[in-house]
Amino acid sequence: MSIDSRDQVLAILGSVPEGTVVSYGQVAEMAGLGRGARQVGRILKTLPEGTQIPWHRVVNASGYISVSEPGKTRQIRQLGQENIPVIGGRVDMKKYRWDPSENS
DNA sequence: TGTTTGACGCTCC
DNA sequence: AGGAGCGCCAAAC
Repeated sequence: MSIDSRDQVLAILGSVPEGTVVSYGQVAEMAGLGRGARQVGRILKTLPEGTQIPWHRVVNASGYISVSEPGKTRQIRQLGQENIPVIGGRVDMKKYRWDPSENS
């Protein structure tokens, strides 16, 4: 990963509205990483624990939480704080997926 | 340098 | 609707 794409990803995460989620592939696409969805996950994995960055708004394309424990529990809790229900370990993408084309 | 390993995604069935 | 199979991309061995 280049430092540039890493910053790109982090910038994008910062622009994701509260109460919405995005998929790894979506972020990769927006960051100019093409099909580098896995790379996005790798970048997030290297983030420090108490980071300010809203990494919890990122789930896989199916809406499932891709993080393994114990991070998974934290992510679900934080999503809950934003009124995003996580049922059966997954988020309803139909309702909560962020669409950049719809301005708030 | 070749193989394994994922915080992934799409297509088939 | 949900799982299996396969493609992808870097990093870690």
